[in-house]
Amino acid sequence: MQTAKIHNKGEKTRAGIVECAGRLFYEHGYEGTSFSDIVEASGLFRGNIYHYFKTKDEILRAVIEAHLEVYRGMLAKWDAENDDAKIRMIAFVDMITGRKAELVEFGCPIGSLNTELAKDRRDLQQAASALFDLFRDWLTDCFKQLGKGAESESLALHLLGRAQGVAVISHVYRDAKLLRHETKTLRDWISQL
Amino acid sequence: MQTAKIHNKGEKTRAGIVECAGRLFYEHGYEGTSFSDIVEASGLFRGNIYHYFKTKDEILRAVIEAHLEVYRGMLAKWDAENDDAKIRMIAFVDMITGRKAELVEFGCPIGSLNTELAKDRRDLQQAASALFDLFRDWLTDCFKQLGKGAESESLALHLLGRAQGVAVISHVYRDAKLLRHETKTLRDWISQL
DNA sequence: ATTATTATTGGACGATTGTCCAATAAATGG
DNA sequence: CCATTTATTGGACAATCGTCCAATAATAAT
Repeated sequence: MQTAKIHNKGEKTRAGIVECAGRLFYEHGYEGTSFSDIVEASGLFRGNIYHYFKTKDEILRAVIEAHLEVYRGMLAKWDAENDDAKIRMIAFVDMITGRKAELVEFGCPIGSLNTELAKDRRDLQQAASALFDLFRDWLTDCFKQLGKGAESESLALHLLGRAQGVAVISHVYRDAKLLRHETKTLRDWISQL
Repeated sequence: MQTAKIHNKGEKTRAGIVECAGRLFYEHGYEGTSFSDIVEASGLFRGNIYHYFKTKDEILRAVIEAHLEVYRGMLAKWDAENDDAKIRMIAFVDMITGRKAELVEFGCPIGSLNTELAKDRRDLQQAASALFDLFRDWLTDCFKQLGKGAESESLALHLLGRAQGVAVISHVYRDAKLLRHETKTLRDWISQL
């Protein structure tokens, strides 16, 4: 076989850059990550990276796209596994608990990115807010399925905000126990809807 | 009279730097504000600022101290005006609503600062977390006064987290209406404690 | 009035930032 | 096998970053 994907190697290099940059952006922030940092971490040369991305901003946009893809897959899996909206929303909360180590150390990847970009890079923040939109719309569907009608989006944003609050406080105090306690509160709130 | 405060003029210059830097840090973030930005905004010369602060970090520490002072005064005023803990906590939420324009545009001054510093400047974040501590301890006292005993600190952190969530979501979507709706939810929660 | 301390002026410093580009190597298409 | 596109190498670039410092002015102490 081996019709061979065109530019196969190039796409692998590109994906490697995105993965590498994504991790650095998450752990040190976007501005906190220099181009040289990406060069070092990826093991590539400056010029090689610039062959795939003309600017650092473009790398971030690719990172956001990649994250969108990951989260879309995650939501699709939850949708496939359960048709009870409550259980799906609990899965959302369980994701938070499951990633508590990273959340406590680096904060919410979506929230902290948006918060950083909202200050001085609104053009990029607009792209990053698509990550919030994804969850907002998915949660809105869940609430609609629970018969919440017109309130659904409002409730979705409430839950999203609660999740952000949990992430911020747990991160600031680097307290996994606090995160556990607050997610439990969140699960209770969902159960008694 | 005129025993004259020593170094009076110097202290005014110093206070001007702190105020100026504080506003810039809030609006553009700490790393997003360069030393030259502070120079321009304050109308002073580089060397003059360095006469008062040896590093940019020191300016931030002074800004944090100044904010602590402001918030301490605010809490003391609330304590003096009301001895009902619920009403005092409502005053806390009303502060959020009262500053909704800035919150929507620039986010929570305490939360966004801590979130930024937590990524790569943990030494500074430790100083900034004192701002959270101030409200946490004050809210804890409120809950204790409501007879919540050992749960009080946990509840204080819950409320603090809720407030952070409101700020993050409203900021990301730059939506004052959302902030209004969510603070109403917060007031309701306090009322029915 | 003279000294000592504090404040201001204004420029310079090396290090790091994101970006760019010509030269070379590798892979693909005819 | 040759031609052409794609990928990699490796360094250079101006601009900006935080920091530093000698010279001068102003104020306070004796």
